[in-house]
Amino acid sequence: MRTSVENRRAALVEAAVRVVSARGLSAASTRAIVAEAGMSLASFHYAFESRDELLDLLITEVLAKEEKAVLPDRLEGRTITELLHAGLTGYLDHLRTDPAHEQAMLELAQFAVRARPELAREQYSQYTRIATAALELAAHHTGTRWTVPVPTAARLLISLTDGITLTWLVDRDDDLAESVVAAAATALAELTVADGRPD
Amino acid sequence: MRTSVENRRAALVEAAVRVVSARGLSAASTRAIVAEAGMSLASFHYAFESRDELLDLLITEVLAKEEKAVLPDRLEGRTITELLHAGLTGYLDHLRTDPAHEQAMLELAQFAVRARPELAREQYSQYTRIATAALELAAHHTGTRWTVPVPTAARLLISLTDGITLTWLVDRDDDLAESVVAAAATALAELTVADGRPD
DNA sequence: GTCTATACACCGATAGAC
DNA sequence: GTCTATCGGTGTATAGAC
Repeated sequence: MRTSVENRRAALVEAAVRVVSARGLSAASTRAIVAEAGMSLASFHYAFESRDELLDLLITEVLAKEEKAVLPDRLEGRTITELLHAGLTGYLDHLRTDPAHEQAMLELAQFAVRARPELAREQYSQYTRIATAALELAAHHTGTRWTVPVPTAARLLISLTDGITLTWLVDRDDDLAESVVAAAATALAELTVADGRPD
Repeated sequence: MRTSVENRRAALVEAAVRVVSARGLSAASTRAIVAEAGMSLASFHYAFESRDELLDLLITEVLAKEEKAVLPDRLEGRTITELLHAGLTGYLDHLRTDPAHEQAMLELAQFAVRARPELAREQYSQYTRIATAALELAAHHTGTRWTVPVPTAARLLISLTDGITLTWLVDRDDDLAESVVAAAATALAELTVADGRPD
């Protein structure tokens, strides 16, 4: 059973995400957040001990929903290059659909590095675990194997998506981003070989 | 001839970089900056119209000094893979030598995306031009050519360095970062072929 | 030109009425 | 529980003495 306080906390977290997405973390004051949520200022401090407590929840709960390793659902009948390309294209589409949200995630991640380094570390190690599993699955389904440790390839993939996100947010150049995604898929695929063969 | 005002502006910019590096952009208030520079608050507004004007200068002047495409000086007797690996390793060494500075640059870039998008765009297009020239030079010196448009490869390289920076700042895992750099160099090199040959 | 003192807005947080 | 009113602190910016 959800208590009223928990509903309020959830509403405030959602409002905070909207404010950060629209105007940035520096504009996400408690006043701006309660205005977005349609509450009074005192209600904020009834639901949360402090603004820091809400930011903690933003980092752990909202960043955790981020899917850094996007691989397509249907894996059949594709090469590893096609699979990586489809996955990265899916992420790019997601970014283009809701750029403000991805910008907010990047901003929260950067804030976390400074303010809550242990939360940031835990979050990225979670990303790496998910990406590792996805890349292993992708290799398995395409009869290939990775010639570098899979966590390394996963970390490379995550670095790539972070970097592609930032650069696209800077210039919003769709054509260039698609070209980069295609090149990245090709380059990453070269880190695999047909299973059973030597490197 | 440097006027006293220009000296003051330069001193304030340098102080601002130190504050952002040490405590983040959100802590870089005018008061914190003048304290770091050893001036009074009024001197700030004698040199700058407003805090925004200093931030503009931070973005254009300080971000412009960033070298995103680091390639080693001596190019002889290396393969393209070795060249890329040496370049990326050089960047990683630079990051590890002064992580606070790179974190400040990333923070400023992200701020610029929101507050001064046209400055951010100009800055990244400059990065791309430099990286493009470097990658063309690298291919030329190793008797190879790029199988993707060079600006695409350059953008991929910039995305990679941005992503590698963020992920290393998160967990400071040197071994993993070196492993990623090696894998990235290998993967990128696969986007080249010996000159004169078909793809 | 450079300082101290201060104006005024907004911040996070809380007291106390209802 | 939820509100209005307000506290103490800090932010940017400026006035005015020197």
